Amino acid sequence: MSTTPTILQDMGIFANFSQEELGELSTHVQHMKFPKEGVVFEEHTYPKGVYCLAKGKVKIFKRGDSGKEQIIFIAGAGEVLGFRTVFSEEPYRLSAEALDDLSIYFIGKEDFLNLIDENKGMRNAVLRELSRELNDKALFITNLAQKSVRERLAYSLLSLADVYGKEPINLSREDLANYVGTATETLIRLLKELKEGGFIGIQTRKLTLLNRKGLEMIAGK
Amino acid sequence: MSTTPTILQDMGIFANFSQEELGELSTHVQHMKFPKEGVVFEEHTYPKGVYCLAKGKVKIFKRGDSGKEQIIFIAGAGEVLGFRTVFSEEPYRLSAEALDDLSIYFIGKEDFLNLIDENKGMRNAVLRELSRELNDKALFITNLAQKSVRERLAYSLLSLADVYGKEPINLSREDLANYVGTATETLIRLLKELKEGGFIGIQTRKLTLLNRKGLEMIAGK
DNA sequence: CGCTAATTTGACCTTAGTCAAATTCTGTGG
DNA sequence: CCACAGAATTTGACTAAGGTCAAATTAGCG
Repeated sequence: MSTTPTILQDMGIFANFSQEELGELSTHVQHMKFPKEGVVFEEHTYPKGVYCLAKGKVKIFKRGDSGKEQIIFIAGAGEVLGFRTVFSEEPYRLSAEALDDLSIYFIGKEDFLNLIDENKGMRNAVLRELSRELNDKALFITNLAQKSVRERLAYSLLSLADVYGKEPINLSREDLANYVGTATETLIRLLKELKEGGFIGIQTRKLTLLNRKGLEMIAGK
Repeated sequence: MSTTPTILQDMGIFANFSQEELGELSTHVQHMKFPKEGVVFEEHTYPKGVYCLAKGKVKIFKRGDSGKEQIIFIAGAGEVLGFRTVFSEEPYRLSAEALDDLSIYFIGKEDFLNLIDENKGMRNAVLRELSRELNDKALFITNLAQKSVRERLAYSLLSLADVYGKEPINLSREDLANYVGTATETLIRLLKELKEGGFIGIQTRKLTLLNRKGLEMIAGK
């Protein structure tokens, strides 16, 4: 008996489904590994299926005109990647790259689409997830347009802390700047301020939140 | 015989469906009118159904901490509003307000969800639409983070021109600023520049594009 | 241990935001 | 049709946030 369905149950959109419901999938699921900096998928290529992230972190980003990456979100274990594009006949508009060594369970496009077709619960989970993300993006846009870099940084640190859980946030300064939407130098100066204010601890690449309430205050409502 | 299904066929997500397929809906569709500045739906309230916009323009926005509106998109005839939230049990996170007098065909939540459940094509149309919008938002975010206000203004004018079609863009300076993501005064100064460069014509509130290629150049790739 | 890449600091400057005042529009009532 | 009040738009002056460029320092890895 395969253990794959159990693993899928830890995934956001597959949660709440029984072994039986997921069972039929297990024969189709393919395990993959990606090294750090490996490319999970790339803008302009066509989706072949969905990627269930069991271990590691992935950055999802879009390159602007100048080539600078804008990070749209950071995915951790439990996230399912690539299903946002699998419904259209269009290429990816975003790229996904490993920040760590990854363990991924891959489900082919056809299998995934069949699952959606046949399973009402799954369908609703996907629809809910897509709407939720659309709302998140509206908030992201509003913050980007209206908050200062300092506020956005505090906000970003708080959401990254959710992804990283107990572990410290571990991103290059450049990636963090590309997530907040600022220049690397500006980001570094503001991190320093937050450290001096006792809001965060810095161990080179590793950032720890020391005062969440304070950061929430800075981030604004 | 009702003409309502025909009207629905002009709607983005209902396009490509036959009279027969849409026919069963017609008895459930309810016509509504909203005056200019009327509130179609408001953040924090619960969705009751979807709004098919037959005539008029609507701004969809989110209010930031300070109360300033960030306009997420401007909808024109053919757009279906509110279906992005109808799948969850959650309240709206965005508000929608009439920029014109509106003519709307309303479909109750239950009827709409049944339609999705029973009609595979409709389901796929909705999934495709949601993914497409998610990609749009990623681009919006990237532009906001990486482009100058001038570039974003050119870009915004080009996309608004799509919504307005043959008619001139007709928005208050404040709404336009809240769409571009800048201060009203900055927007006004840049509009003036574009006018002096021969890129646009200004008749008080009405803006006409005079040089699309030029605007595309300014907007960047 | 040394080399390369990443991070940090410093100096400078541009973009775009703020505040206040002036001007122009718009709709309403006479 | 005109006058007027209030709103929207425009202009000006100033400021500050944050970007850029170059140089110095540090970290990470073979």
